[in-house]
Order: sequence, then C-alpha cells, then structure tokens
Amino acid sequence: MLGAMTDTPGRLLTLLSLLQTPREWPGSELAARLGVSPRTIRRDVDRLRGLGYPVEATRGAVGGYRLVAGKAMPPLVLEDEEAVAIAVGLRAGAGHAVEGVEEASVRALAKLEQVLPSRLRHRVSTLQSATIPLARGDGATVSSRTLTALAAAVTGRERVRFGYRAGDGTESRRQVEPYRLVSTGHRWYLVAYDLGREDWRTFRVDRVDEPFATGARFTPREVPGGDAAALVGRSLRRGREDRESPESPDVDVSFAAPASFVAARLPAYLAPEATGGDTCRVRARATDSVEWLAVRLALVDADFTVHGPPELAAYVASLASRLGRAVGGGAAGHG
Amino acid sequence: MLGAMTDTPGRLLTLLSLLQTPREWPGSELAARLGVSPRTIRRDVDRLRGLGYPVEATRGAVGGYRLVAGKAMPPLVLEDEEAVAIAVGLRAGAGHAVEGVEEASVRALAKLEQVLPSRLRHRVSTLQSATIPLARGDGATVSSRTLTALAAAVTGRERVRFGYRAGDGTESRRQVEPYRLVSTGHRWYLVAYDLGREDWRTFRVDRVDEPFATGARFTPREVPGGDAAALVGRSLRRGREDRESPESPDVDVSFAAPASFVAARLPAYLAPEATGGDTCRVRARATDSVEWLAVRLALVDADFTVHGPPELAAYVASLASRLGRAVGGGAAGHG
DNA sequence: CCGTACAGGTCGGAACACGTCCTAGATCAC
DNA sequence: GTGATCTAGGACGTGTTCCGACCTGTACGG
Repeated sequence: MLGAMTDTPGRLLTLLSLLQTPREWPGSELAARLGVSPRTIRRDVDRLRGLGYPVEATRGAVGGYRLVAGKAMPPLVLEDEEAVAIAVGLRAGAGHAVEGVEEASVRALAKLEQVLPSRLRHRVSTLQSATIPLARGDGATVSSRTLTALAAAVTGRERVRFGYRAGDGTESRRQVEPYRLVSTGHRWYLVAYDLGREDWRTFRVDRVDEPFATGARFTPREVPGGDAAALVGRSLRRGREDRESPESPDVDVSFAAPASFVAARLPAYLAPEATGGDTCRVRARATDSVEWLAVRLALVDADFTVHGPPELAAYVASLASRLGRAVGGGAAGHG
Repeated sequence: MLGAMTDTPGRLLTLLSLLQTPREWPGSELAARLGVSPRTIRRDVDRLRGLGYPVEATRGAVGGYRLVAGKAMPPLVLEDEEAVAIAVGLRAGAGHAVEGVEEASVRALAKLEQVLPSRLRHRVSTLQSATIPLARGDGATVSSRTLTALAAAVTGRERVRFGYRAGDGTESRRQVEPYRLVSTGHRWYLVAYDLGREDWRTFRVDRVDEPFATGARFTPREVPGGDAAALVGRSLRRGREDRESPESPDVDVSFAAPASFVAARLPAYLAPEATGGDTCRVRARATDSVEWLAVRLALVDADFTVHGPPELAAYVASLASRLGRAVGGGAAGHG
C-alpha cells in the first residue's frame, strides 16, 4: 500500500479500498494497518456510512467490517491484474458487445484507459492480440482505440478532427463537435455537428481514421429532433453518408427444434416463433454480420434451413463446403 | 451527485470522480461545483497528488485539471451503466476468458458484484440472459455465480461448504479451505484443503454445487509443492478427482494459407508454423472446446484440413453436413 | 459466563482545513 | 506586445475538526 497515512482523507480512501476486499476486517486490524486508534476507525466507518457507502459490521467474537452492496456504486479499487482483465474484456467485446450496454461499455473502457498505468497498458495490448476479432477482416471492424477516443471526446465535449472515407471512396478531413455514439448491432455511428459542412452528420466509425481531440471545448447545440439515435436512423434511410443499403437484409431461418430450445441458444433479438410443436422460425432484422449469424445458427445444435437473406445462404453454403473439404470431402456427419 | 459536500474526505472523493471524466476541469468550475474556494481546490489537488494520483494540469487560458495515467490504479468511479456493462462483459467472458487473465477477471467480477447495488444486479442478469454461452450445453459450463463465490472465499480466506458431484457420479458434501482457482483453457479447478478428507483436493468447478461461505476464517496452510497450479496438473494426471483423460487431445490442422495470415486469425496458443510459402500447420494442445475450435478454424477464411483429434474431425463433419442441409443439401459453395 | 468485537458518548489538546490575501509563471487571443 | 485566464504556491489568522483516551452498552460465540 501507500505506507503510513498521516492525513484523514487519504486514510479514508485506503480504508475504502481495504473494505472492498471480499473479507472481513476486525477494527483492531484496520487500526494497526492505518496507524490510528480503533476509535478513529469507528469514526471513519461512520463517515463512510454518512457518505453512502454501506459498511456492514458483524458483531461478536469473529466480527468485522466489510463493504456490501448499497444504493450507489462505491469507487472501485482494482489491483493491476484486475484492471487489465477488465480492459481486455471490454476491448474484446467492443465490437459486438451485449446489446443494450454497448455505449456504456465503451464509456467505461474510455474511463479506464484514461487512468490505466502505462506499464499495464502494453500488457493489455499484448493480451488483446491473442484474441481474434470474430467479424471477418472486411475492413469494417472498429478499432477500440478509435471508439474510446471518440467516446472520450463526446463526454469531454471536445472538438475532434479525423479523416473520413465516405461510402463512395472519397476521403476528406473533418472537424466536428461529437454528440453521441450510437451502436446498431455490430456497427457504430458517430452523431456530430460538422464544422466544415455547418450541418449535422452521422459518420460510420469504422470509416473514421485517427480521431484527434483538438482540446477545444464546445457548448452543446440542440440536436435536431432531440434524439441522436433517430438522427442515425434518418441518415441511414436517406443514405447520405452511407451509400449501402440502409437496412440489413432480413434473416429468415427455420429450425427443426422447439422454439424454447432455439431461444435459449440465440441472442434476444433473434427470437423464434413456434411453427409447430417441434419446429420454429426466426425472422428478424439482422444487425450482426453474416459470419456471426452463421456461427450462431450453427451452434444452436439443431438442423435448420436458411430462407434468406441470399448472402447468408451463400456464406453458409461456402462454409459447408469448406468444412466438408477439411475432413476429406465426405459430408457424412456422425450426428 | 451527492449534493453539497461539507466534509473534506467526501469532497476529495467527488473530486476524484469528477477528474476521472475524460475532460478538463478549470479550478474555478470545480470550486463552484464543490462549494469551496479555488484555493481549496488547489490544495485538494495537491493532496491527491500526494496520495499518488497524478492530476495533470494544463496552464494557460484554456487550462484545467484532469486525471492521467500514473503508476498505480486510482479508484474507479463508475456510473451505473458503466458498472453494468463491465459486469456483463466479465460474466460473458467468465467461461472462456482471454488466456492469462482468467483468474484476475474472476477476482474483478467478485469484487464488483460484492458492491453492485441490487437494482443494477438484476439488470445484469437480464442482460446476460441475452447472451449465449458459446460452449455447448454439455453440463460442463461453469456458472459465474459459483465462480465469483469461490473467488471471494479464496481472497477472503473463508471456509466454504458445497455439494460435489464426482466424476463417477457420486455426490458428496464438502467443507474446504479454498486456496486458489486455476483455469486451464475453458475449465476451472479449485485447489482446496478438504477438511472432511483431511487432505488436499482439486475440484472441478463445474461440478461444484451451491458454494456457501461459512464465514469462518482460516489461517493458510502451506500448499504442498508450493504451487497450486502444479497440484492441479498432478491431480489431473493421477485422475483422482477427475476421471477424464487428463490432457485434451492435440489439435493438428493444416491450412492452405500463409502462416502470417492464419496467425492473425487465431489465438496465440494456436500458433501456426509455415510448411511452405503458402501453407502452414497448427499443432497445439487444445484447451478450448471442440465447438469453439471448429468455429475459430472456420472463421480463418482459408481452406484447411483436420488431421486430429478425431473428435474435432467428427464435429467439423457434422457441422458441414448440417450447414449443407441448411441451404438445400448441395455442398457446392460459391467460394 | 467470559472474551471479543462493534457502538457510541464525552473531553481536552493539537492539528488541520479554509478563505483571503499575495506574487509568479505559462499560454492563448487579439 | 498586451491583457486575459489559468495554474502554482507562500503567508496568516480563524475556526473547526480530528484524534486519542477514557467510559458504558450491546451483541455474539464458545
């Protein structure tokens, strides 16, 4: 730890970190460790409680203090290893995080990386290189570096400069006021006010190159429509910044298994509807990549039929033939 | 926030949380926000620096304070959303976390869940249900609840009671002093001193049922051989607690692609060796499940041949035939 | 029943924290 | 250059808090 604490606030911080350990601390031990009298420890505990951190105490011969779940998150005191583990985990999930927490996940990653000691930083990157991005290298993968840089700029209200490669291939340099990151499935969009164009724009984050915070803070403008996510939707429909088909093709797959079985093995947005006692069908807007989809369908561990989209069928077919070749061409399974 | 702060330690904590935001704070703004004079803010910043938190200040007209990377991790102050995101991410990765940080990852999760407010707790579990475990449901999946409970007991040095289902199907109740969690690939082991058997044992965590910390602390014994991981290895070789073949079958796959191409798409422990300019071969001890392996191999996006193990070949074959059936039986791909 | 631990009151002396001055140095806009 | 704006930090007086040393009460385990 930090050695002998002489001042009160510092002692409180270390006390908080000690109590976060999943064990019970007798007051006397805490007193010895912090170099103060047990009475002071009791007072400190009172103070922490006053601040909203619920310190629980068990009385009796084997009693002690410990920090339990309360109404607000206490500051997390992490060991080096733990911080690295979280950073690696969040980075791995940055591209295809669990739906509903993508943006929070990126914010947390940005916050963590802001204060991550450099000696841990390179451990994170080496460890991360051991993971593979599950989306194929089609150039549309989003780097967690870009993502966290943009997230930091959004919450810091700092202007950002970056290079942008539009859908038709033209490159440009932009300076924008970033407002929000929006995630739709596995794709990220940045809603920002483009200072050069003097209008709102949505940018695909995978096409953003080397974002750089200028350091200049800006005062928020009002987002047209009030909702950044809606702006992304509109932009996609108009296809102004994004020349691709705005809506991903619809998934349509039927399974030779009960709906409950299939539902348990697919993400929530791919909810199957029963089409009989032992069959069901999944129809949904696909936000995942075709590769991801194919993998998830295959891992359901039940026979299925792809009705669409054609891209998915084609990929599944190519996967089937490749796997067939991998084991000698014969497609005779054992199941 | 917590409203008007009147006491110094509380103010320091909120200051720390404000500085963790990825933006710069002018001293005057901090002063207004915390209800003290700018001079006090300067003193507080000094104090934080004295405690080891590197507060960086940029001077000049647009200057301000911010917390930067230092030599130790500062206490992370997380928003609700961010805490949920981290918990979900860690849980998702609990089974098959990135190699090298599995144990730290579980420790971090245990620490976080100890203080996670209950209102966030059920959000985590609902969100998690949206993810699919990538290991097939063969009964050998480890619940993150069991894992974190054991991790907490290990660091808390608390005795644990649990039900255990041995490899031959016999059930028993155990009371143990838990020493370490060891992860080998996708499988978890608990090294503990079994109080009933009066000897050291290693338990497969997926066979542990409802661990329960008794609250009784114990004083550490010396681990025989000094190394818990070695103990697991020995136990596996003897097959005392674990009747399965101790070592997973060896993976042997050759690719019709350069080693560099393959290496970039596989985890580090599946390092390919070049067998020619445009071919390479992967030989390794497989710690992942067969399903995972098959998926990873398929996503390399190159033709490959499975030489072993037989289980992998069989699974790949069954996958090939299932995927073939999914698109109408013809195994003719488009690639 | 006793030992241990948490809980909390009081009191006096010492230490500290705070605000209000002050000056110095750095940076940016004009 | 000049001025504005920010951090940096010393000096000082006042008021308060903090701490340790008592003390009593209560809960729990053996």
